Amino acid sequence: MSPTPGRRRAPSKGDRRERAILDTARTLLAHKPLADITIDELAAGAEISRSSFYFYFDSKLSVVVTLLRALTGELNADAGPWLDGTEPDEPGLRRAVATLAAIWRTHGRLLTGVLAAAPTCAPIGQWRAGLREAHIARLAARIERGRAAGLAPAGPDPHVLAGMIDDLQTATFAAATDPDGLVDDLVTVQLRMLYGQLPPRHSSGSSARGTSGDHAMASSTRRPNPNSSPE
Amino acid sequence: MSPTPGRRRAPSKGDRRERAILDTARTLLAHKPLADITIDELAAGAEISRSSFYFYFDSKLSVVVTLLRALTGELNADAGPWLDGTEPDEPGLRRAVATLAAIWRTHGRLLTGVLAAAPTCAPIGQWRAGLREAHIARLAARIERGRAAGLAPAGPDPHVLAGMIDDLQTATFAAATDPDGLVDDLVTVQLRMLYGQLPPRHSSGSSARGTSGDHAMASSTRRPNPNSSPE
DNA sequence: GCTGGAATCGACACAGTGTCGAGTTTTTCG
DNA sequence: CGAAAAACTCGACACTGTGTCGATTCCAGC
Repeated sequence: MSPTPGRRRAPSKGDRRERAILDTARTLLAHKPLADITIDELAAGAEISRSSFYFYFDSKLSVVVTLLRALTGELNADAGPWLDGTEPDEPGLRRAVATLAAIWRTHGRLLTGVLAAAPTCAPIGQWRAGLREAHIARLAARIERGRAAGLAPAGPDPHVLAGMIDDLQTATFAAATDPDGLVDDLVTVQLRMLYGQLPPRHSSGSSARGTSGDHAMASSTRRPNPNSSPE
Repeated sequence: MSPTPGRRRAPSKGDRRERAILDTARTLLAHKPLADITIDELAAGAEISRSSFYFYFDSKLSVVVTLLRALTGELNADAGPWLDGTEPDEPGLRRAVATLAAIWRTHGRLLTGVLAAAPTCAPIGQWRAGLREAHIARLAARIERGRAAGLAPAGPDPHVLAGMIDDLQTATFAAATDPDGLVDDLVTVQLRMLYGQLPPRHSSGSSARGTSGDHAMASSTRRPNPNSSPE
């Protein structure tokens, strides 16, 4: 094999195997959640035995984290001019959201699969939290600038509002079948959250407080396993 | 034991055991996610052997589903007048959100624990989906009424918008440490999403398209397990 | 052709789940 | 009361998935 000048080195057998594992993981994640994927499958996909898998990765998680590292750049890149601007520049926002939507279109299954695992497993949760915090910080700063410039109405604490927007975007795309179709709506809603003025109040406000407290737990006669069919 | 007249029957040993399992589950869920709870623990909490557990419930899931059934009523009850009204009645919305916040304050750990498991396990996912759909249906109807009456500006499809609001609420409370503190913000944001008018546009729109495409996947020299420390 | 690291694998130990059948306890009612 | 029925309990087992270890094979460079 001529070591093509310019390339450091021909990819070794191990390199190919590692990629094969990663590719298999990507493929499988498109079909089922992380929790349902076994190391056997990952290994089989790369045509090695289960124990050989451990030569390449510590665990399923390490595989996913590696996959995620590759996505982080893309995910951050979308932010661009919108987050660093100040004006309520709709086209800029639309561009940002559209880019995000494109990522979700391509990597949607991976992202939802991984996000599903986030609450349960620390490293993934941290990855998500990192992205979220980064987004919130920039967006909150943007909100502050906008308000200071009199471009946006007062409202919730910028960090809280930014968090809501981030959550909204993630939840919306995660639930979507067609991310691109949601871009316009997401833009509209986001602009309203940031800049929406409420029409004058009709007043007539009373701040009552009502805490409903009724429980009702039926206790039927028990047969072995009265509680039925989960999964 | 005098069978207190008025009561059907003294709770049998089995009844007490079943409750003990449920209580244990509630307690444990406050401390760790569903996935980290074993049947051993549940059984131990009720002072029975692991295999006896299966006399009462099919699986961990059945336990949680039972827990959830008890919550469903409360969760639906909050909706009340706000969802069935038409006017942008802020106090009504505040009352609804405050009630929801109260539920999250009391059952927060249970809810986040359970919600964390939702993507992975069908029955929980269905429970969540059911609540969500019910909320969306009523809220979407409300939005349509409001728009028809000229009270709310046009915007995203009512079902989409309603879904966003539901997601927003869930995500916000799930991430919150102090649900009650978020009521005002949630009310403000929700009203803006529904009724917010955008100030007149400055125009100057160009709809360029930018798809950034750079990857960078470092492939270092491999040692056994180059991928480190997950969990 | 030999040597050392890269890569591979089978066997093992462990943790959790769910089932089965054989026991014990409690309730029912003749 | 006392025997049959039901409610309940448990140990032993089979199974799935994870991660570790040590022995073995492969292969590049000297």
